[in-house]
Amino acid sequence: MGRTRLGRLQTPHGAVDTPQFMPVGTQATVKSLTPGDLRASGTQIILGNTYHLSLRPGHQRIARLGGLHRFMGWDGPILTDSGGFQVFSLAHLRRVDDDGVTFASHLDGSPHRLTPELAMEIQEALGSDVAMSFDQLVDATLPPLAVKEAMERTHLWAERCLASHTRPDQAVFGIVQGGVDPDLRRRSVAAIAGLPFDGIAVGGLSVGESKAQMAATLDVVADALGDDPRPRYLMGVGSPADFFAGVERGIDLFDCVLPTRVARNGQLWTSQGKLNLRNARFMDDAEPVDPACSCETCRNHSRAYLAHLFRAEELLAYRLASLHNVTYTLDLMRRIRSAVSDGSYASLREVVQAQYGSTGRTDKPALSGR
RNA sequence: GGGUAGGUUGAGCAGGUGGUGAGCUCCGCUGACUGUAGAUCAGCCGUCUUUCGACUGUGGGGGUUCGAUUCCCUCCCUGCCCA
Repeated sequence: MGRTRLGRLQTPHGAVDTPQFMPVGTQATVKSLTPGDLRASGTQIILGNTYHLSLRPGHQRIARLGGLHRFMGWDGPILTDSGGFQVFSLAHLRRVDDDGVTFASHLDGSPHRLTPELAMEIQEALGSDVAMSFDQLVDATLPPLAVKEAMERTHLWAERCLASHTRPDQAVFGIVQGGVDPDLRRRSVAAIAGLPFDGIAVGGLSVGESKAQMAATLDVVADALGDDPRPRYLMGVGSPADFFAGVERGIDLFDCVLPTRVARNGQLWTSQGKLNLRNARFMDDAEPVDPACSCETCRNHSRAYLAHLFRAEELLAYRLASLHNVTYTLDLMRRIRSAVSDGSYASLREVVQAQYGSTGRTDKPALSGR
Protein backbone atom coordinates (compact mmCIF):
# COMPACT_ATOMS: atom_id res chain seq x y z
CA MET A 1 0.00 0.00 0.00
CA GLY A 2 3.04 2.21 0.14
CA ARG A 3 2.05 5.80 0.74
CA THR A 4 -1.69 5.28 0.58
CA ARG A 5 -3.54 7.73 2.73
CA LEU A 6 -7.07 8.75 3.63
CA GLY A 7 -8.16 12.31 4.14
CA ARG A 8 -10.85 14.92 3.98
CA LEU A 9 -10.59 18.13 2.00
CA GLN A 10 -12.64 21.06 3.29
CA THR A 11 -14.05 23.56 0.81
CA PRO A 12 -16.58 26.40 1.01
CA HIS A 13 -19.12 24.11 -0.66
CA GLY A 14 -18.53 21.03 1.43
CA ALA A 15 -16.04 18.37 2.32
CA VAL A 16 -14.42 15.88 0.00
CA ASP A 17 -13.33 12.44 1.18
CA THR A 18 -10.03 11.36 -0.29
CA PRO A 19 -8.89 9.51 -2.28
CA GLN A 20 -11.58 10.93 -4.52
CA PHE A 21 -12.49 11.09 -8.18
CA MET A 22 -13.77 14.28 -9.82
CA PRO A 23 -16.00 13.90 -12.91
CA VAL A 24 -15.11 16.41 -15.60
CA GLY A 25 -17.67 19.06 -16.46
CA THR A 26 -15.70 21.21 -18.86
CA GLN A 27 -18.53 23.43 -20.08
CA ALA A 28 -20.46 23.81 -16.84
CA THR A 29 -21.95 20.36 -17.28
CA VAL A 30 -20.76 16.83 -16.85
CA LYS A 31 -21.94 15.83 -20.29
CA SER A 32 -25.49 14.42 -20.26
CA LEU A 33 -25.81 14.42 -16.46
CA THR A 34 -27.83 16.75 -14.26
CA PRO A 35 -26.60 17.84 -10.84
CA GLY A 36 -29.20 15.46 -9.45
CA ASP A 37 -27.67 12.60 -11.44
CA LEU A 38 -24.26 13.56 -10.08
CA ARG A 39 -25.54 13.55 -6.52
CA ALA A 40 -27.17 10.17 -7.06
CA SER A 41 -23.89 8.80 -8.40
CA GLY A 42 -22.07 9.81 -5.24
CA THR A 43 -20.12 12.64 -6.84
CA GLN A 44 -18.60 14.99 -4.27
CA ILE A 45 -16.64 17.40 -6.45
CA ILE A 46 -16.54 18.20 -10.15
CA LEU A 47 -14.31 20.05 -12.59
CA GLY A 48 -14.96 23.09 -14.74
CA ASN A 49 -12.68 24.68 -17.31
CA THR A 50 -11.22 28.16 -17.50
CA TYR A 51 -10.55 28.19 -21.23
CA HIS A 52 -13.93 26.88 -22.33
CA LEU A 53 -16.05 28.91 -19.94
CA SER A 54 -14.22 32.15 -20.61
CA LEU A 55 -14.90 31.73 -24.32
CA ARG A 56 -18.48 30.62 -23.86
CA PRO A 57 -20.60 31.82 -22.19
CA GLY A 58 -17.92 34.13 -20.76
CA HIS A 59 -16.70 34.25 -17.17
CA GLN A 60 -18.04 37.76 -16.60
CA ARG A 61 -21.48 36.55 -17.60
CA ILE A 62 -21.23 33.62 -15.22
CA ALA A 63 -20.12 36.01 -12.47
CA ARG A 64 -23.12 38.26 -13.18
CA LEU A 65 -25.38 35.22 -12.97
CA GLY A 66 -24.12 34.37 -9.52
CA GLY A 67 -21.02 32.31 -10.16
CA LEU A 68 -20.43 28.86 -11.59
CA HIS A 69 -22.15 26.92 -8.79
CA ARG A 70 -25.37 28.83 -9.12
CA PHE A 71 -25.12 29.03 -12.91
CA MET A 72 -25.00 25.27 -13.34
CA GLY A 73 -27.09 24.34 -10.34
CA TRP A 74 -24.38 22.38 -8.55
CA ASP A 75 -23.89 23.45 -4.94
CA GLY A 76 -21.04 21.04 -4.19
CA PRO A 77 -17.33 21.74 -4.53
CA ILE A 78 -15.91 22.68 -7.93
CA LEU A 79 -12.31 22.66 -9.06
CA THR A 80 -11.49 24.62 -12.20
CA ASP A 81 -8.69 23.70 -14.54
CA SER A 82 -6.65 26.68 -15.64
CA GLY A 83 -6.58 26.12 -19.39
CA GLY A 84 -3.16 24.54 -19.17
CA PHE A 85 -4.43 21.34 -20.72
CA GLN A 86 -5.69 23.28 -23.74
CA VAL A 87 -2.14 24.54 -24.30
CA PHE A 88 -1.47 20.88 -24.97
CA SER A 89 -4.66 19.63 -26.60
CA LEU A 90 -5.14 22.68 -28.83
CA ALA A 91 -1.47 22.80 -29.79
CA HIS A 92 -2.26 23.76 -33.37
CA LEU A 93 -4.41 26.67 -32.30
CA ARG A 94 -2.10 28.45 -29.90
CA ARG A 95 1.24 30.24 -29.61
CA VAL A 96 3.18 30.15 -26.34
CA ASP A 97 5.50 32.90 -25.14
CA ASP A 98 7.01 33.51 -21.74
CA ASP A 99 4.22 35.85 -20.75
CA GLY A 100 1.36 33.54 -21.68
CA VAL A 101 -0.52 31.83 -24.49
CA THR A 102 -2.54 33.19 -27.40
CA PHE A 103 -5.25 30.84 -28.63
CA ALA A 104 -7.17 30.96 -31.86
CA SER A 105 -10.58 30.09 -30.43
CA HIS A 106 -11.65 26.57 -31.41
CA LEU A 107 -15.15 28.04 -31.81
CA ASP A 108 -14.57 30.88 -34.27
CA GLY A 109 -10.84 31.39 -34.63
CA SER A 110 -10.84 34.70 -32.79
CA PRO A 111 -7.72 35.46 -30.75
CA HIS A 112 -7.94 34.72 -27.05
CA ARG A 113 -5.18 35.51 -24.59
CA LEU A 114 -4.48 33.48 -21.49
CA THR A 115 -1.80 34.44 -18.97
CA PRO A 116 -1.27 33.33 -15.39
CA GLU A 117 -2.97 36.51 -14.20
CA LEU A 118 -5.93 36.13 -16.59
CA ALA A 119 -6.32 32.47 -15.70
CA MET A 120 -6.62 33.43 -12.03
CA GLU A 121 -8.96 36.33 -12.78
CA ILE A 122 -11.25 34.03 -14.75
CA GLN A 123 -11.27 31.35 -12.07
CA GLU A 124 -12.02 33.94 -9.40
CA ALA A 125 -14.93 35.16 -11.51
CA LEU A 126 -16.17 31.60 -11.86
CA GLY A 127 -15.91 31.25 -8.11
CA SER A 128 -14.61 27.70 -7.99
CA ASP A 129 -13.56 26.22 -4.67
CA VAL A 130 -10.18 25.25 -6.05
CA ALA A 131 -8.34 27.14 -8.79
CA MET A 132 -5.48 25.55 -10.69
CA SER A 133 -2.26 27.30 -11.47
CA PHE A 134 -1.73 28.02 -15.18
CA ASP A 135 0.82 25.55 -16.50
CA GLN A 136 2.34 24.37 -19.73
CA LEU A 137 1.79 20.70 -20.42
CA VAL A 138 3.94 19.07 -23.08
CA ASP A 139 4.30 15.65 -24.63
CA ALA A 140 6.68 13.79 -22.33
CA THR A 141 8.39 12.27 -25.36
CA LEU A 142 9.58 15.68 -26.59
CA PRO A 143 13.32 16.42 -26.45
CA PRO A 144 14.48 17.00 -22.84
CA LEU A 145 15.18 20.63 -23.57
CA ALA A 146 11.57 21.28 -24.59
CA VAL A 147 10.25 19.50 -21.51
CA LYS A 148 12.63 21.50 -19.32
CA GLU A 149 11.65 24.80 -20.92
CA ALA A 150 7.93 24.13 -20.38
CA MET A 151 8.62 23.12 -16.79
CA GLU A 152 10.59 26.27 -16.01
CA ARG A 153 7.90 28.38 -17.61
CA THR A 154 5.33 26.58 -15.46
CA HIS A 155 7.34 27.48 -12.37
CA LEU A 156 7.47 31.17 -13.29
CA TRP A 157 3.77 31.16 -14.06
CA ALA A 158 3.07 29.45 -10.71
CA GLU A 159 4.59 32.37 -8.84
CA ARG A 160 2.60 34.84 -10.93
CA CYS A 161 -0.61 32.92 -10.27
CA LEU A 162 -0.09 33.13 -6.53
CA ALA A 163 0.92 36.79 -6.72
CA SER A 164 -2.23 37.76 -8.60
CA HIS A 165 -4.69 35.61 -6.68
CA THR A 166 -6.97 37.58 -4.37
CA ARG A 167 -9.94 35.49 -3.24
CA PRO A 168 -9.39 34.19 0.28
CA ASP A 169 -12.27 31.72 -0.08
CA GLN A 170 -10.66 30.00 -3.06
CA ALA A 171 -7.82 27.49 -2.77
CA VAL A 172 -5.06 27.42 -5.37
CA PHE A 173 -3.18 24.28 -6.39
CA GLY A 174 0.23 24.33 -8.02
CA ILE A 175 1.16 21.89 -10.78
CA VAL A 176 4.33 19.84 -11.01
CA GLN A 177 5.63 19.22 -14.52
CA GLY A 178 8.89 17.80 -15.88
CA GLY A 179 7.76 14.95 -18.11
CA VAL A 180 9.09 11.52 -17.20
CA ASP A 181 12.61 12.71 -16.36
CA PRO A 182 13.27 11.96 -12.65
CA ASP A 183 15.66 14.88 -12.24
CA LEU A 184 13.27 17.38 -13.81
CA ARG A 185 10.42 16.02 -11.72
CA ARG A 186 12.42 16.45 -8.52
CA ARG A 187 13.31 19.99 -9.47
CA SER A 188 9.69 20.72 -10.30
CA VAL A 189 8.47 19.36 -6.97
CA ALA A 190 11.04 21.49 -5.18
CA ALA A 191 9.92 24.60 -7.05
CA ILE A 192 6.17 24.06 -6.74
CA ALA A 193 6.06 22.60 -3.23
CA GLY A 194 8.25 25.47 -2.13
CA LEU A 195 5.45 27.91 -2.92
CA PRO A 196 2.47 28.52 -0.62
CA PHE A 197 -0.03 26.57 -2.67
CA ASP A 198 -2.98 24.90 -0.96
CA GLY A 199 -2.44 21.68 -2.86
CA ILE A 200 0.02 20.04 -5.22
CA ALA A 201 -1.01 18.58 -8.55
CA VAL A 202 0.96 16.23 -10.74
CA GLY A 203 0.49 17.25 -14.36
CA GLY A 204 1.89 16.04 -17.65
CA LEU A 205 1.05 12.37 -17.10
CA SER A 206 -1.36 10.04 -18.90
CA VAL A 207 -0.49 11.83 -22.12
CA GLY A 208 1.09 8.95 -23.99
CA GLU A 209 3.84 7.70 -21.70
CA SER A 210 3.85 4.05 -20.62
CA LYS A 211 2.20 2.78 -17.45
CA ALA A 212 5.63 2.00 -16.10
CA GLN A 213 6.84 5.54 -16.79
CA MET A 214 3.81 7.01 -15.10
CA ALA A 215 4.28 4.85 -12.02
CA ALA A 216 7.98 5.57 -11.86
CA THR A 217 7.33 9.29 -12.15
CA LEU A 218 4.73 9.13 -9.40
CA ASP A 219 7.29 7.37 -7.21
CA VAL A 220 9.76 10.17 -7.81
CA VAL A 221 7.18 12.82 -7.00
CA ALA A 222 6.04 10.97 -3.86
CA ASP A 223 9.61 10.66 -2.64
CA ALA A 224 10.30 14.31 -3.32
CA LEU A 225 7.14 15.46 -1.56
CA GLY A 226 7.94 13.39 1.50
CA ASP A 227 5.48 14.08 4.28
CA ASP A 228 4.09 17.28 2.76
CA PRO A 229 0.55 17.30 4.18
CA ARG A 230 -1.15 19.18 1.36
CA PRO A 231 -3.67 17.40 -0.89
CA ARG A 232 -2.13 15.77 -3.95
CA TYR A 233 -3.97 15.66 -7.23
CA LEU A 234 -3.03 13.49 -10.20
CA MET A 235 -4.43 15.32 -13.20
CA GLY A 236 -6.15 13.49 -16.05
CA VAL A 237 -6.16 10.00 -14.50
CA GLY A 238 -7.77 7.71 -15.10
CA SER A 239 -8.86 4.19 -15.64
CA PRO A 240 -9.96 1.82 -12.86
CA ALA A 241 -6.51 0.27 -12.77
CA ASP A 242 -4.74 3.64 -12.77
CA PHE A 243 -6.41 4.72 -9.54
CA PHE A 244 -4.51 2.05 -7.65
CA ALA A 245 -1.21 3.17 -9.13
CA GLY A 246 -1.95 6.68 -7.92
CA VAL A 247 -3.44 5.89 -4.53
CA GLU A 248 -0.44 3.78 -3.60
CA ARG A 249 1.79 6.71 -4.38
CA GLY A 250 -0.01 9.13 -2.14
CA ILE A 251 -2.51 10.64 -4.57
CA ASP A 252 -5.69 12.07 -3.02
CA LEU A 253 -7.55 13.43 -6.03
CA PHE A 254 -8.10 12.27 -9.58
CA ASP A 255 -10.04 13.62 -12.52
CA CYS A 256 -10.57 12.12 -15.93
CA VAL A 257 -12.91 12.37 -18.91
CA LEU A 258 -12.63 8.63 -19.42
CA PRO A 259 -15.71 7.42 -17.49
CA THR A 260 -18.00 9.86 -19.28
CA ARG A 261 -16.35 9.81 -22.68
CA VAL A 262 -16.18 6.05 -23.02
CA ALA A 263 -19.75 5.85 -21.72
CA ARG A 264 -20.93 7.99 -24.61
CA ASN A 265 -19.10 5.62 -26.93
CA GLY A 266 -20.78 2.52 -25.52
CA GLN A 267 -18.15 1.27 -23.09
CA LEU A 268 -19.54 0.47 -19.65
CA TRP A 269 -17.38 -0.26 -16.62
CA THR A 270 -18.68 -3.07 -14.45
CA SER A 271 -17.73 -5.43 -11.65
CA GLN A 272 -17.16 -7.96 -14.44
CA GLY A 273 -14.85 -5.76 -16.49
CA LYS A 274 -15.68 -3.49 -19.38
CA LEU A 275 -18.54 -4.09 -21.77
CA ASN A 276 -19.02 -2.56 -25.20
CA LEU A 277 -22.78 -2.25 -25.39
CA ARG A 278 -22.69 -1.73 -29.12
CA ASN A 279 -21.62 -5.35 -29.54
CA ALA A 280 -24.26 -7.52 -31.21
CA ARG A 281 -24.22 -10.02 -28.36
CA PHE A 282 -26.04 -7.60 -26.04
CA MET A 283 -29.10 -7.17 -28.24
CA ASP A 284 -30.90 -9.96 -26.37
CA ASP A 285 -29.19 -9.62 -22.97
CA ALA A 286 -31.84 -9.00 -20.32
CA GLU A 287 -29.30 -8.56 -17.52
CA PRO A 288 -28.62 -5.15 -16.02
CA VAL A 289 -25.37 -3.50 -17.10
CA ASP A 290 -23.83 -4.51 -13.78
CA PRO A 291 -25.81 -6.77 -11.43
CA ALA A 292 -23.62 -5.50 -8.58
CA CYS A 293 -24.51 -1.85 -9.22
CA SER A 294 -27.43 0.04 -7.73
CA CYS A 295 -27.46 3.08 -10.01
CA GLU A 296 -30.66 4.13 -11.78
CA THR A 297 -29.46 2.53 -15.01
CA CYS A 298 -28.78 -0.84 -13.44
CA ARG A 299 -31.89 -0.79 -11.26
CA ASN A 300 -34.27 -0.17 -14.14
CA HIS A 301 -32.77 -1.17 -17.47
CA SER A 302 -31.25 -4.10 -19.34
CA ARG A 303 -28.14 -4.33 -21.44
CA ALA A 304 -30.46 -5.09 -24.35
CA TYR A 305 -32.24 -1.78 -23.80
CA LEU A 306 -29.01 0.21 -23.73
CA ALA A 307 -27.70 -1.70 -26.76
CA HIS A 308 -30.87 -0.64 -28.57
CA LEU A 309 -30.57 2.98 -27.46
CA PHE A 310 -26.99 3.17 -28.71
CA ARG A 311 -27.92 1.72 -32.09
CA ALA A 312 -30.84 4.09 -32.41
CA GLU A 313 -28.61 6.96 -31.30
CA GLU A 314 -31.18 7.85 -28.69
CA LEU A 315 -30.00 10.55 -26.29
CA LEU A 316 -30.97 8.51 -23.26
CA ALA A 317 -28.15 6.09 -24.09
CA TYR A 318 -25.57 8.73 -23.24
CA ARG A 319 -27.16 9.66 -19.95
CA LEU A 320 -27.80 6.11 -18.73
CA ALA A 321 -24.29 5.01 -19.70
CA SER A 322 -22.61 8.08 -18.19
CA LEU A 323 -24.63 7.80 -15.01
CA HIS A 324 -23.54 4.22 -14.61
CA ASN A 325 -19.85 4.80 -15.34
CA VAL A 326 -19.66 7.75 -12.98
CA THR A 327 -21.43 5.71 -10.32
CA TYR A 328 -19.07 2.80 -10.91
CA THR A 329 -16.04 5.07 -10.64
CA LEU A 330 -17.17 6.77 -7.46
CA ASP A 331 -18.16 3.43 -5.96
CA LEU A 332 -14.69 2.18 -6.78
CA MET A 333 -13.11 5.14 -5.00
CA ARG A 334 -15.33 4.54 -2.01
CA ARG A 335 -14.37 0.87 -2.00
CA ILE A 336 -10.73 1.86 -2.18
CA ARG A 337 -11.16 4.17 0.83
CA SER A 338 -12.88 1.54 2.92
CA ALA A 339 -10.43 -1.13 1.79
CA VAL A 340 -7.59 1.05 2.99
CA SER A 341 -9.36 1.28 6.35
CA ASP A 342 -10.14 -2.36 6.82
CA GLY A 343 -7.00 -3.82 5.32
CA SER A 344 -8.60 -5.44 2.28
CA TYR A 345 -6.88 -3.11 -0.15
CA ALA A 346 -4.57 -5.72 -1.69
CA SER A 347 -7.41 -8.06 -2.55
CA LEU A 348 -9.50 -5.23 -4.00
CA ARG A 349 -6.60 -4.21 -6.18
CA GLU A 350 -6.15 -7.78 -7.34
CA VAL A 351 -9.79 -8.05 -8.35
CA VAL A 352 -9.87 -4.78 -10.27
CA GLN A 353 -6.50 -5.42 -11.89
CA ALA A 354 -7.78 -8.74 -13.16
CA GLN A 355 -10.72 -6.95 -14.77
CA TYR A 356 -8.99 -3.86 -16.09
CA GLY A 357 -5.37 -4.85 -16.57
CA SER A 358 -2.15 -4.02 -14.81
CA THR A 359 -1.66 -0.79 -12.95
CA GLY A 360 1.75 -0.48 -14.53
CA ARG A 361 4.44 -1.64 -12.17
CA THR A 362 7.81 -0.03 -12.32
CA ASP A 363 10.73 -2.06 -13.56
CA LYS A 364 11.99 -2.36 -10.02
CA PRO A 365 9.46 -3.44 -7.39
CA ALA A 366 9.32 -0.11 -5.62
CA LEU A 367 6.97 0.56 -2.74
CA SER A 368 5.79 -2.99 -2.35
CA GLY A 369 4.43 -4.03 1.00
CA ARG A 370 3.98 -1.52 3.73
C1' G B 1 -52.07 -3.03 -74.75
C1' G B 2 -48.82 1.42 -76.50
C1' G B 3 -44.88 4.69 -75.03
C1' U B 4 -40.90 5.95 -71.82
C1' A B 5 -37.08 5.67 -67.96
C1' G B 6 -34.77 2.13 -65.32
C1' G B 7 -32.78 -2.99 -63.02
C1' U B 8 -24.84 -2.34 -60.35
C1' U B 9 -21.94 -5.97 -54.22
C1' G B 10 -27.92 -5.86 -47.39
C1' A B 11 -30.08 -0.41 -48.66
C1' G B 12 -29.32 4.07 -51.61
C1' C B 13 -26.10 5.68 -55.34
C1' A B 14 -21.63 6.75 -58.72
C1' G B 15 -19.35 4.88 -62.86
C1' G B 16 -19.07 2.50 -67.29
C1' U B 17 -20.78 5.16 -75.48
C1' G B 18 -16.38 -3.25 -77.25
C1' G B 19 -10.41 -4.13 -74.01
C1' U B 20 -8.75 -3.96 -66.05
C1' G B 21 -16.68 -1.81 -62.51
C1' A B 22 -15.06 -4.08 -55.52
C1' G B 23 -15.72 3.58 -55.61
C1' C B 24 -19.03 6.47 -52.17
C1' U B 25 -22.81 7.02 -48.23
C1' C B 26 -25.85 4.38 -44.98
C1' C B 27 -26.65 -0.25 -42.42
C1' G B 28 -23.73 -4.03 -40.17
C1' C B 29 -19.09 -6.07 -37.40
C1' U B 30 -14.91 -4.91 -34.24
C1' G B 31 -11.54 -1.79 -31.76
C1' A B 32 -9.79 2.75 -29.57
C1' C B 33 -10.61 6.78 -26.13
C1' U B 34 -6.88 9.30 -19.63
C1' G B 35 -6.61 17.92 -16.43
C1' U B 36 -13.18 16.98 -23.17
C1' A B 37 -12.39 21.07 -30.37
C1' G B 38 -14.59 13.86 -29.06
C1' A B 39 -22.95 11.51 -28.50
C1' U B 40 -16.04 10.95 -31.51
C1' C B 41 -12.43 8.42 -34.30
C1' A B 42 -10.24 4.14 -36.74
C1' G B 43 -10.31 -0.67 -39.23
C1' C B 44 -13.36 -4.20 -41.72
C1' C B 45 -17.82 -4.64 -44.59
C1' G B 46 -18.67 -10.17 -52.59
C1' U B 47 -15.72 -15.21 -52.01
C1' C B 48 -10.95 -17.59 -50.75
C1' U B 49 -6.25 -16.11 -48.27
C1' U B 50 -2.73 -13.99 -42.15
C1' U B 51 -0.49 -10.99 -46.09
C1' C B 52 0.71 -10.59 -51.14
C1' G B 53 -2.80 -11.93 -54.20
C1' A B 54 -6.50 -14.91 -56.75
C1' C B 55 -11.50 -15.39 -58.19
C1' U B 56 -16.57 -13.84 -58.92
C1' G B 57 -19.93 -10.03 -59.87
C1' U B 58 -23.47 -4.86 -63.98
C1' G B 59 -31.96 -8.66 -63.73
C1' G B 60 -32.52 -14.04 -66.56
C1' G B 61 -31.45 -16.52 -71.15
C1' G B 62 -29.41 -16.40 -75.95
C1' G B 63 -26.51 -14.09 -79.98
C1' U B 64 -22.42 -11.19 -82.46
C1' U B 65 -17.05 -10.81 -81.15
C1' C B 66 -10.47 -12.73 -79.92
C1' G B 67 -13.08 -10.07 -75.96
C1' A B 68 -19.81 -7.76 -73.96
C1' U B 69 -21.63 -3.80 -68.27
C1' U B 70 -21.44 -1.63 -73.31
C1' C B 71 -24.02 -3.96 -79.58
C1' C B 72 -28.38 -7.34 -81.13
C1' C B 73 -32.70 -10.69 -79.84
C1' U B 74 -35.89 -12.36 -76.13
C1' C B 75 -38.01 -12.85 -71.38
C1' C B 76 -38.79 -11.05 -66.30
C1' C B 77 -39.28 -6.99 -62.83
C1' U B 78 -40.03 -1.59 -61.30
C1' G B 79 -41.49 3.77 -61.91
C1' C B 80 -44.06 7.29 -64.91
C1' C B 81 -47.32 8.78 -69.19
C1' C B 82 -51.22 7.27 -72.55
C1' A B 83 -55.16 3.97 -73.57
